[in-house]
Amino acid sequence: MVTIYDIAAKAGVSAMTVSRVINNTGKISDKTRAKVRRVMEELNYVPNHMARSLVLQQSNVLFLLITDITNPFYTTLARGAEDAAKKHGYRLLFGNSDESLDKEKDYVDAILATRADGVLVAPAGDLSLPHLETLRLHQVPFVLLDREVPGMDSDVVLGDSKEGARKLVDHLTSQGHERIALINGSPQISSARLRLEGYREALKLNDLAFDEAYVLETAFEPRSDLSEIERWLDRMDPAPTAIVAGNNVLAVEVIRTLHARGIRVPEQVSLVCFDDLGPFSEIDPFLTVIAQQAYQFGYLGTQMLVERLQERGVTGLPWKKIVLPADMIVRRSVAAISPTDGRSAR
Amino acid sequence: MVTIYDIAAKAGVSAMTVSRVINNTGKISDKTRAKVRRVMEELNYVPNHMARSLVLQQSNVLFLLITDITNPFYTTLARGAEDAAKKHGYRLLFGNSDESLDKEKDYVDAILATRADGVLVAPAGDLSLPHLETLRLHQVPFVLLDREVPGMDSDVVLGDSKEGARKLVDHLTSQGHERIALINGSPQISSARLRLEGYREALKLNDLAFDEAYVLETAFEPRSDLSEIERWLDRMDPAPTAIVAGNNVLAVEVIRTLHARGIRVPEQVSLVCFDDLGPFSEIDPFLTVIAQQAYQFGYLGTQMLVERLQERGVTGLPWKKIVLPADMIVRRSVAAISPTDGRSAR
DNA sequence: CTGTTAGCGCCTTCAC
DNA sequence: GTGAAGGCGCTAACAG
Repeated sequence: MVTIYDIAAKAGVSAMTVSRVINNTGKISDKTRAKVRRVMEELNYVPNHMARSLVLQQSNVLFLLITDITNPFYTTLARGAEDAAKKHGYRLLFGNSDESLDKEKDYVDAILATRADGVLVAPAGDLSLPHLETLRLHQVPFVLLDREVPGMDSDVVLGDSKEGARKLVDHLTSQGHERIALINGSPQISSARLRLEGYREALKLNDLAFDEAYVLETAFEPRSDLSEIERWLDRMDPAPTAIVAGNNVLAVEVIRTLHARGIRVPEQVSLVCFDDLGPFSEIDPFLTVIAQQAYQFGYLGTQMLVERLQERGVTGLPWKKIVLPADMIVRRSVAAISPTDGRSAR
Repeated sequence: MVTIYDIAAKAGVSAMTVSRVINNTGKISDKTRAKVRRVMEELNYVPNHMARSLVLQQSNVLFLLITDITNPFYTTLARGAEDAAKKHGYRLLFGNSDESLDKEKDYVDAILATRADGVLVAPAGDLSLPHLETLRLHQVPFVLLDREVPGMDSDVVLGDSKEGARKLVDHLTSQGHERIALINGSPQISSARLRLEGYREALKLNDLAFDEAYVLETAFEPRSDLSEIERWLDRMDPAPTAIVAGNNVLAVEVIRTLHARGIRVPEQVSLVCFDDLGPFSEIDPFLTVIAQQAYQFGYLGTQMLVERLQERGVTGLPWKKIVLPADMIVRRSVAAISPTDGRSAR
């Protein structure tokens, strides 16, 4: 391995001079600089980030921990974070927790061990609290993405989940729907809770009764077994005329379940959800969605994180909270019905 | 920051003893081991990977460089690589080159600087050669994924592109199609070349003439401007009755272009492609595709890489090449027509 | 403008 | 079983 000493020797200077050339620090004569540069090329020198980080006590690395790498919401978010990190001179590393607390814990340990300067986390849920406390304990600045964790104050970028849910429900009622069901992520996840709240409030404002049987609280991540959804569909009586899904994964799973039963959307049941389905669904974009600004989640979150990093030392500054608006894209997955319409989703 | 010296002091032992406890090396009495462990917990010790890697001259990190993080083919591949890396005790870091040679170069430099032990690369194209030469020069083992690069021998995991193209064309001819067009990635990419070859061979075997005007060689990555595709569609006369797309991105773009013209698939044009569209297209899986085993690309590639790493020192072992089969999933994007059917794709 | 010294946190080697 | 010395590659602080 070629080190600065190798090139120092060959260039007839000290290692320190080489270091200065590499980092563009201090004053160096053009002549020595040119010579050092030439030798570096000759020897194919590549600086060793690890050695550098060890002395500098900072790595210039940010870590992005997402919960589902196959979900276009998160990959788009990742692109935003990547661009922002690059812009500020940081490198960005990714991790994928799969909504698993265990994997999340492993990643947090790895992040600490690799001495990342800061972290962007989409926490698996409220039970991520100890993991965040670990980061805080070790003074690693972090920004929460998409989800808050009760008991942990921090910078955070959220979508307006409550408002989004209200918009979706309002849209359905405006089309005459009165039996509106909700399939949601775990109540251990803040965004899921807010979506449920928004759903309940919107029902109330529309003078519709809330019925527990119409709500299924399950999980946001992909599953192979659809039987829980099956049972929920069976349970609702009378069947809903419309379904709100807490995210895109759930929406797709509901559609698959319905299709398996020969039930068509929107002809027999209307369906809306949070999060768009990504570029590969543009073949036939038909789902009405709250299209969260995934790219902005990543971009703005990274920007906040970098700002925190730069004010290092200055403590006690208030936490920032960015709430991105919930914009609805109306497409074709909602049918208009008359209130007395007795169609069934079974 | 807590170091092994801090815990050594507090435990009343030497740093070396702490190091031995951490790594489970050498002989340590149960008593001191227990004591050291206790102090580590008390002080929330986290080992410093960078310092460790610096002395050990290895990082236990593998790097996966893909070309499009928003493409489900690559995210699924990433999941496979992640699982395999974990299984073998390596950590996996990701990078996203966006099919850009410049970004790819930046990543290669970063990979060298961070001293990753090995790399999995989906190269941007034939012009990635110098980047691979850089890796080779610095003796960083790598495995190529999905694409070969002429002039660079290495381990590689490929799909059977030629066979895949033949299958797609054969399927179309079996449904009566005779005017079959091809939209493909850059000819600078090995998989694109093989797909073109397979297409040409299959035409010949089916006694169909090859017509250059029916082939568009463009780019695999997503674009915002569809005008090139528009012009190609205009150029073909008579219009094709079926189109083969070199990957999923191109297929979606073709569909969008066609839909904008009010042309429906498969009623007016049939369409097939390489690579499935991922979980979010399961809403209405209708494209007939060569569904490459994305997960296996990542999993097997990582396994090959780890094997190389373990035989470090032993040189001259032959390169391995895994070719994954091209399995076709027939769905509904191909209509049967009679050979004399004069339908138009314009 | 350039060089010397010391040390970042850890592990290998060699002592005891 | 355990410890002391030295060095991985690099840079901050000081010296000239």
